[in-house]
Amino acid sequence: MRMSQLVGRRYKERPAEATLESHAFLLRGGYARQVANGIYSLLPPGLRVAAKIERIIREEMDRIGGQEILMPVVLTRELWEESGRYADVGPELARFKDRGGRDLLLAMTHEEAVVHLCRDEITSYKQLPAMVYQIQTKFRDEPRSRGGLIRVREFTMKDAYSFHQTQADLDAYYEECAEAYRRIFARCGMPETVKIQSDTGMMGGKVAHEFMLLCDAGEDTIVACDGCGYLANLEVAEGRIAPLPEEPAPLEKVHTPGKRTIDEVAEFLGVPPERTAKVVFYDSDSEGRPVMALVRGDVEMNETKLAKIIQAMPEMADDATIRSVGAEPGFASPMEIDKDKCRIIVDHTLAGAGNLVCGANEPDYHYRNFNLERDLPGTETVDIATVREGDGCPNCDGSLELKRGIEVGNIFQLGRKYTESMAMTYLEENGEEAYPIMGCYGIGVGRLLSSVMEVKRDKFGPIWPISIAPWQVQVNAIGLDNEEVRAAAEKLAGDLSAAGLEVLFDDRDERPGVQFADADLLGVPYRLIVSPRNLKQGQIEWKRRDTGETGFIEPDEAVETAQRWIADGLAAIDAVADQAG
RNA sequence: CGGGGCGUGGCGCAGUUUGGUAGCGCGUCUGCUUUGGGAGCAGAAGGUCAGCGGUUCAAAUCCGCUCGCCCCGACCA
Repeated sequence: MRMSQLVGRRYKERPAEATLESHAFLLRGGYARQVANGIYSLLPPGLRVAAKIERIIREEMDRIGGQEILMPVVLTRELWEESGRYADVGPELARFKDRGGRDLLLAMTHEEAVVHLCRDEITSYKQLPAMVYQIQTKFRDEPRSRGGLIRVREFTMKDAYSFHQTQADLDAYYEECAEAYRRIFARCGMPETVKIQSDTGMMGGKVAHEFMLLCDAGEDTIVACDGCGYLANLEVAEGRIAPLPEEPAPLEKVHTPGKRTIDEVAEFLGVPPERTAKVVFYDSDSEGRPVMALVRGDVEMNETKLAKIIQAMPEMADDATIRSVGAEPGFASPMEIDKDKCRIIVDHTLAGAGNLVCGANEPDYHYRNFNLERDLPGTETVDIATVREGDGCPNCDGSLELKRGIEVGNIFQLGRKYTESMAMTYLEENGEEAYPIMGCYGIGVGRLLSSVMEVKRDKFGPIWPISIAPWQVQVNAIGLDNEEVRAAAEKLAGDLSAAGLEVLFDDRDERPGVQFADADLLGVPYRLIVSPRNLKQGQIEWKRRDTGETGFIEPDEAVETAQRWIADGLAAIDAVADQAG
């Protein structure tokens, strides 16, 4: 590629809307342009990187038996009604009508489409297991997109779907897929990506993991054990929160005028927040009952965990709802509550804590010395607590740390949620009809591209791993009005291209500073420089983007040398990918 | 959806308080001089000042409405 013809300008200054470094480089380097909030066009350098990431993904999906297919972006209401998601999913699903008034939608994920396709094609146990995948556009009308390509509304995603006869077979394949993911991220130059336990969200199913790139720009909070390697998303992480046992003292009603919040009450009564019980009302569980949830005062409610228990989205209840079950807002107590009208869910932190302060269901009054076992006997406790930095690891005696991460991929065990609801059956060996068990596996291509940019960079621009660099080698010609330089640079670029290398040739008669700054923004790993100075020595100068090392070679060694660099670079990345697993 | 900020040539910004018919830097084009980390000089092109409506002799500037973008929160397979 000749730089003089490359479409997409580079900016010297940082665009105002960029917050993340990767976002700034995306715009400054001419990789992508925003069309609307969360909707981007890719320019040649951006598309070239994306295409290389996609190629790696294809190779690794094919390696575990995947077959590439392509499903439509536009699907029908009827199809999504089969699974029940047309009603379940909110406004993030873009819906529209065709000219005939038929309800259509833009797919945000393709479980319905893949089951629609495969239920007619896979009808025998002899065809199982099977995995199909696609690399296709998705649209999710996110309430708020941000961060360049990290969180967008329209994006390219690799999504894969597997079908199995047995849970054991899915379990085994799930691990194979996790291993393929580890290889994909390593081959994209990010072997530091980690697999963590995660929530299953709207996908349904029980087992799910996310692949996280740990970095400060990440939107997710990850809980990590310093002792045993336990890793989980904060949404699902479990922790050991130290109990606070105490010999039960008699229940005592105390006057607490106007003291509603945990902090106010704790301060007023002179007790630490961990000696209080926090009550939060939600509206409502899957049967429509209001929910009263309790955690210890120093612990945050985990609404993801709660959602699983009540089988519904927890939404804060209003005061009228709270009063309707006989509780007093700000002074609510689990005692004296009609359990038929209100579901009471108690976190395990309350079980181990004695003599807590809790509401008295009466304005301006609290109780001292609430003890769960004594005052609410027979109450079952569950885990609805949010893990905190320093809490104990659930698996060892280490302690937990909180870190930030970008989710670059995820894997789910879906079970039979979609095959049952959409009536996908096959015949078993014994002639009986059965529903296949599904897994699904996603990777966001643009997000992965941005993530690499976020982590592999210096202050001048991205430092692309050779495996996904937009070009493999760059030729810079300095002083192009010098005929000798022009001829030598043209020959060098031509020879490299003829040898099959991906060459970016800066054939503009620009000053060195301009050329080098642009080269840094494009992040090509290896640079060859032709100039009058070097030519006088009969040499070509080289520079590595990553280490900054420089040196000289003879012109007739250039092609061979560049080939060796690239081969060595790729081999080093592959060696990391081949490790472990 | 709540709170906040901002919309002025491709990019970064000033001008808005106090209304007078649009400016700076970068970039682009032409010429000359330059050539190892974003050159110098001379000339040039490019803007319905987000849009609509209002006030006024006169609106980027004042008033109203709408739209868009960014940030925080809610939300997020």
